[in-house]
Amino acid sequence: MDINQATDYGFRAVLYLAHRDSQEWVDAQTISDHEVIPIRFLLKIMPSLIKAGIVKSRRGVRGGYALARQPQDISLLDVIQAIEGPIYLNRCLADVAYCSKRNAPACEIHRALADIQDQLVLELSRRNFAQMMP
Amino acid sequence: MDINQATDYGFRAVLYLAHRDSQEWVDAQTISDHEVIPIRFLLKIMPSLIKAGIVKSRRGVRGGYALARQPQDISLLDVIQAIEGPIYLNRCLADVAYCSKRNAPACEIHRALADIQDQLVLELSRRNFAQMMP
DNA sequence: CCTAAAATATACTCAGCTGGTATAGTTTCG
DNA sequence: CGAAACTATACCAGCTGAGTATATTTTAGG
Repeated sequence: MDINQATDYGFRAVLYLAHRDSQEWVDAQTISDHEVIPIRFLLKIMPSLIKAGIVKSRRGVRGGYALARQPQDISLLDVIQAIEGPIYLNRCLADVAYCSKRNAPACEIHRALADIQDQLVLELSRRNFAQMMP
Repeated sequence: MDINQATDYGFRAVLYLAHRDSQEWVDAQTISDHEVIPIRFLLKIMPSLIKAGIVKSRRGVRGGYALARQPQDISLLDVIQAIEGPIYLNRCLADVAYCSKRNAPACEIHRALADIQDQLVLELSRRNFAQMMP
């Protein structure tokens, strides 16, 4: 019932880039050093953020990463979904076939969890990275 | 980022017991049949619900399980915590030592997640099993 | 008091996921 | 051309999740 380590690193990488000038390219080693993230692991995570349009990159000498959008346009939810995919409180909320009772639409538990999940997703989408730069 | 299968089964077992007379003992096989839960797995889960004071049991002939409290006094949170233990959105919210940056208290991400976690926990504690018996 | 019905305790298994590492390749600046 | 940087892919060890197996204890009732 928690976000995984990759997502946590993702949060920190994005927040670090948010503090840097969006015009400059920051290389993986610098992010790794400042945020204490294993560099090879970071290098594996970054492409997910790029595919989601959160970060952009440039290869080669003087390459690196930078935010692709303004910090206020990147939510916690964006980063989670970029790295872990969609959020589900219960797997029956992802696919009804997961319910061994084959009863999901009529299930009161299902409905209550769906409700709470909606609120959770809404809250995560409300928090953006500009708010986290004091 | 989801509750596990054991907890899902736990929800269903509790809801099933809520529909039965609280005076009668319902045996594991009956719950297993009605809720489509592997019986040996169910038998392993039940003690967690008992330790949490949600369910009571009697062994031997004509034994079984029954709710230990009224359905309106059992929340979704109660069942989740009974089976999975406490809820954390991020492991740094369980123990600061998980933060590789050793920065949790000052971390803005940490704060935002703690906030959202509190709301999630509150919502889960608001939903009780009486509300799920239409 | 014996037997069958029931829960309990404990240990085991097996697959898939998590977190991380390794290797080889491609792009870019100077 | 060569070094600096990202990309793609594959690999691996340990852990967790989901479920099974075995032996034990408790209880009602004949």
